This record gives sequence, C-alpha cells and structure tokens, in this order.
Amino acid sequence: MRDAILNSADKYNLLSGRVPMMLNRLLAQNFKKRGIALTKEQWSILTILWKSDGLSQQVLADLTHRDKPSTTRLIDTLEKNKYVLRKADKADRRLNLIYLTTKGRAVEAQVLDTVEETIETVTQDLSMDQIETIRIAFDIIYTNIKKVL
Amino acid sequence: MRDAILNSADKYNLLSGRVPMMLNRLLAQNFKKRGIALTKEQWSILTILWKSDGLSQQVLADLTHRDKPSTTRLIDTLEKNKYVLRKADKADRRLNLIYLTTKGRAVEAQVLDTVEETIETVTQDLSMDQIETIRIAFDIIYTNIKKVL
DNA sequence: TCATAATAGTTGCATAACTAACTAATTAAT
DNA sequence: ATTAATTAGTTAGTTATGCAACTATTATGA
Repeated sequence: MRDAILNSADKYNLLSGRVPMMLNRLLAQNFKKRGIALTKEQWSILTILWKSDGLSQQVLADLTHRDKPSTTRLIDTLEKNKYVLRKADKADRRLNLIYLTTKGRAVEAQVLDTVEETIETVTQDLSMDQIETIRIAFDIIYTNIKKVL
Repeated sequence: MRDAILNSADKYNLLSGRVPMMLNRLLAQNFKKRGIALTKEQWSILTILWKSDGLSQQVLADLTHRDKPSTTRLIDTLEKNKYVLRKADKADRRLNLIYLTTKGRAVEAQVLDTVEETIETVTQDLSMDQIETIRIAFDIIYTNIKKVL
C-alpha cells in the first residue's frame, strides 16, 4: 500500500498545488525584476516557437497541454503585446500559423537567463540524485494522468 | 553545476506547471465523476476547516498560501454554495470567522475517498522511495521559495 | 457530387490567481 | 486621549483555466 508513507498532509501538499502556485509566483517575480512582461503561460508558448516558428494554434495547444480556447486567448494576448502574429495558412484556411515578431525573438535570451536563475533558486539544497528522481517521477506521473484523462 | 542534469526541456517541464495543470484536471474530473461540486481550491479551504472550524479568512489565507482577495472570493463561492458561512467575531469585529455548514461537513468522507483515488492513480508505477523523495524535495523547494518570496 | 463528419478556431460562462487601491476596526504612540 | 499605524476584509482590473456551444473550412463517403 503506497499510501502508507503519505499522510493526509502529504497528500494535500501533493495535490493542492501549493508548490506550483509558489513556483509561479517566484517566476513572475523574477520576470518582473528583469523587466520581462510575460507570464509563465505566455513563456510556455514562446518556448515552443523559439524552437519551431509558424505552428498552428492547435499544435501549440497540444504541445503545451492546453485546450483550444485557452490557447486562443493566450495568443490573443501575445499578439496584442506584439510578441507574435497570426497568419492564415494559404493551403488550409482553417489554420492560423503563429509567427514570432522581432520583439518575440528578442526576449529569448533574457527569459532563458531568468529561467536558469529560478531553477537555481528552487533546486538549492537538492542533490543531483533528488533532482533526477523528480524528473523521472514527473514523467511517470504525467504518463499516469495521460492514461486516464 | 546542478543544471548539468537538467536540459532545457526538463527545466520547461519543471517550471511550466504542466504536471500540476494536468493533476488539477484529473482531480476535477474525479470530483465531477463522483458528483462532488468542488474545485481543488475550494477543497484546500475545506481541508483546513475539517480539522479546525471557525478560523478567520486571514488565517485561512496564510494556511493555504493565498493572498486575501483570492481567499475572500473562494469563501464567497463556498458560502454561495452553502458549504460554509461567515460569522463576525464578537471580540474583534474586523474578523470573519468561517464555519462549516452541515453540507460542508457532509462532503468530507467522499472528498477524502476521491483524493485517495487520485493519489493512487498518479503515483502508480512509482516506488515508495521515489514518492518519499518527491515528498522531501517538495518541502525543500517550498522552503527555498519561501526564503526569496 | 452532395450531404455528413471532422478539424481549427472563437465566444460565452464560471472559477481562480495576483496587484493595487480602498473601507472599517483595532492597536500603538505621542 | 487623540492621531497615526496596523490589520482584516472587499472591490476593481488583468490574466489564465476549463467546458460547452458555435462558425468556417476541409475531408469523407454513399
């Protein structure tokens, strides 16, 4: 019985999203400190585009594990703030292809720095083994959820 | 250099909140499946009250790591849906003491069951050691963030 | 080919987070 | 004792999530 080592407070901590909520707060604070006007969610979209520009909203939704409406609105905001722009696909007019603007490309280096700094802060006092275990465990948890969702 | 074992995708997975987002979705689905009309956030408040009824909003905000406005609105919703009710403190009229209703007490058992089920699902294929490592690591991460936030 | 199904994206509705600015009540300090 | 500072809670504004229902476009298939 694997619950044996998790008391009710542990279960609460695991499911309540306490740590992710504070992680979000820290990342937001670090972005702000460096004058980066992006949310974690906007960053998650840009991260994809920095590697592969011109994807459709549906593909971005899949890659960031969001539904379509959430993605539509994230891109609304990113477009409003001039980080990306929508171009209708010539071959399939249902598709909006999302392209980085100059501004969208320009923030990459600074964002990566901030992500580094944040990772460094939160993983302080964790051993390499512990980090590696988290990494593996997160993948397993992800797979477990995918199976039933 | 602890970053050495985390490539950029790992950092993304850790900070982006992908797993917590899906965890939230799973818990919401499990609640719904059992006819429990509660969100994870509402549950986090009720969990405190089930152990210690009649706390102030500020105390609930601190215990659930939220700011006051978020807590106000969570309790608005919980009150609207008859899970809790506000009573002004007689001694200090600034305080709203939050009390569970009969309905708020009645859902506890079923919610705990659902939380168990969800934990069971997401920790499948994880060893006791891995779970224990996550538990410890989350505490360390929590402490690290608290220090700088 | 022409009706039906599937796909991409948007809009509406409800919940929730954070910041900033505000009111009301209590405590502290001169 | 009266003013100033602190504390509790609320309201307003912005961003984000999810579900359901909708439009437009493309693909399928009878």
